[in-house]
Amino acid sequence: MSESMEIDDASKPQGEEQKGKPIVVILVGAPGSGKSTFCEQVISLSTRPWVRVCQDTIGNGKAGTKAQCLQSASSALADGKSVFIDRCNLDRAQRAEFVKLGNSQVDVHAVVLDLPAKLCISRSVKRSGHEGNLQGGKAAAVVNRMLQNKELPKLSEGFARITFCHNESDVQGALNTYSALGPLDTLPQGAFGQKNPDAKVQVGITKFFKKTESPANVGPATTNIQESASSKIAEEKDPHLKGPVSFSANTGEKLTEDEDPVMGSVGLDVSMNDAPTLAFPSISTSDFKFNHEKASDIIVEKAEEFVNKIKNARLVLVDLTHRSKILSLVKAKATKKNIDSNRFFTFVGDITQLYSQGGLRCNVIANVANWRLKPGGGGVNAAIFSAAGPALDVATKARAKSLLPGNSLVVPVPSTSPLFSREGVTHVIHVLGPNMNPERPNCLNNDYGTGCKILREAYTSLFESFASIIKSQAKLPKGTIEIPGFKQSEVQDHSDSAPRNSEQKIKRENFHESARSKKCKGSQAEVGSDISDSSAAKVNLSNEKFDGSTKKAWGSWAQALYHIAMHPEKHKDDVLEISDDIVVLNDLYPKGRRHLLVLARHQGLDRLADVRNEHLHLLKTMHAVGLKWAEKFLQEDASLVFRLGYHPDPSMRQLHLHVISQDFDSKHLKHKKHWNSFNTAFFLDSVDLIEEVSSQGKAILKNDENLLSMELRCHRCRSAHPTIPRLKSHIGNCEAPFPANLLQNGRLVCAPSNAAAVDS
DNA sequence: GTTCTAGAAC
DNA sequence: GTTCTAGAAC
Repeated sequence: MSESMEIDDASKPQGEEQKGKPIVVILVGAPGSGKSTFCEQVISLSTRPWVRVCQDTIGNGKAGTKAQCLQSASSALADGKSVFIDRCNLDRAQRAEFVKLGNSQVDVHAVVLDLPAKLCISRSVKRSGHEGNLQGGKAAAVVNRMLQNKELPKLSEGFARITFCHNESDVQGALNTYSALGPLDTLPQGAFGQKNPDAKVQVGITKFFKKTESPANVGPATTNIQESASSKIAEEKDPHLKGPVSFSANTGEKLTEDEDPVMGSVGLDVSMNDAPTLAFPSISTSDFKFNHEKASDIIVEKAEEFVNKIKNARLVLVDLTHRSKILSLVKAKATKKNIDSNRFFTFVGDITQLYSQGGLRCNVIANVANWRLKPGGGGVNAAIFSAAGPALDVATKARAKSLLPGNSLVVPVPSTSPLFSREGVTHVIHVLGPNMNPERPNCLNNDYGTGCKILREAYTSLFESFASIIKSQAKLPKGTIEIPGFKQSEVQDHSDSAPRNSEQKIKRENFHESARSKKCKGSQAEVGSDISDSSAAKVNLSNEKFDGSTKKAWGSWAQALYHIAMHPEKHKDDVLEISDDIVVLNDLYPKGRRHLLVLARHQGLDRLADVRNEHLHLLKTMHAVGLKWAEKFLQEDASLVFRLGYHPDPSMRQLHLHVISQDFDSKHLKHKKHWNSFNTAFFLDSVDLIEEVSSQGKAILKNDENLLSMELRCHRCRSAHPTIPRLKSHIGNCEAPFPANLLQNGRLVCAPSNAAAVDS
């Protein structure tokens, strides 16, 4: 009796008698559909007093009678308490007497847990402790028979409200709704979430006929169904295995195959439950002690962004306990913002066992990693590495050695890992958030300005990594996932691992080999890059320094200059000059007769945005070296004119100064972007940069992408030309003086004998 | 950064 | 036929 009378007195508002209408909520669902869990979770979170009436336990812990249930329910209602009727209630007759509990003062609701039969079966088998095939088969038969005879509730039976749940996210939505129901609140009346029953059966049967040669099994004859269901279960060593193993966002075909054919009327689930799903723990709020209010704001903000951008995918915030503060904060805020609860919801469970324990399919899980990407420690990190087995550590280490706050790293889960085989998780995304815990490395000392910024970046990076996985899976042959809101560049920038992932997914077993052959190809193609040294690790996370600004990750091809700067001695053939501060080399694809690069050798100086006052001396050195080389070339050819400057948003990592002759006489100058990157405000003269850094401590970056697609104009006479070939033929002949602004402050460098010709 | 490809525009 | 653009791949 005690179990059936759970009331969460602690959550009752103090000093306030509930005056709202009590409600009776009749749960409808097969054994294993999650009725009891639903009640327990609502009761634990709700501020409304609830009583759970459970026929299974009402007789002093043993199964009781319907009459006992009715008695118990009416006395609870008399106390002003709301009631859950926790029994199967699968047909109209079973429900009728409980519906009669309703009156003008008491509304009766139904919550229908119409989940896939297979899930209910596997849960019942698990719960009964009879894991053997025989018992499993019996459980399957029972559940199947019940479901076959089920009669979904209708409003006409006397319900004020019916909520249909067809998958875990529907359930979560209903949980949110009822948990948030205060003592005085009421819910809108009507039926919610109902599928069109006719259409569903039709589709289910159609699919089934396509799949099997013996349509006899579909028939409504109970004996057939039982047999086929039990033999089906008995065939499998572990009935839980089948779903997740074949689960994949892009294998629609497998998903249907996955459906138990006898469940045609129950189970064809084309809903969000099969959508790509990222389960993620709250970042930084646990060990890193980030403020929960602020963190929950950021989670909801970022989740909303994602939900608006990416359709057909779900985000699930997971925590171990329903007492989780961050979970309830996020839940409340997400509800307030009206975020689609099918696509973003919270879930109580172990993130490493979401499918096997919680029935929630998540193809991607996030790990709140440490910066060394080490398996140990505690909490989620330890749990995930432990559940995944050593293979995940190996796969992770192959990709990166460390992680910076605000960044994420996608690691495909090796097929040998139980996380893959048991839970259906294809990728783990490691993510590192800001640390507010003084006992941990890199504590931000309560600097929530920086902290919030980094936490935002962490979620942005996490969700975009997830998007890139979806995208890469969508590219697979059977993929049909749309990512309408995402520009290619956005997805690519944040994880160029996407193509890798898809490749690995296809040839998972060949991973190591394919990675090796890729490296070989890379070192041939990439002149001057020590790609042998560039493990995939650096691909995603090459920003060695983190300064709080949003940075894109560099692709492997963009690392060549960085490697040369770090190890110029390995590139003797390509390098013209080496000092402690700089390396000089010819641009591999010169856009003029002479085109050099002066590389800064400082680690962490990836681009102009990284430049600060402390680099002023280095900038001046780079300029002086550039000038020296320009003068050397001028001695060889006095007709040349040089310009020295930077690209604010370069494609190649590592700060580099262009020293380029203004003839632009080069076969490598092919595109508008090439021209405009040297002949619009996109090009920042070295002298101007030095001036800006001296006066303001950093470069003034104008982030105008349009500069690169501007019309083509001659850099001398400013005449416009429709195409690159036409422009090139013009500049080969144009002898107009350079514009006045270039003639000032030493922006142009030319031979003394040529000065008159340039400035005539 | 480049190459390659396909398709569209001229 | 040439040029441009966009996307994918490296």
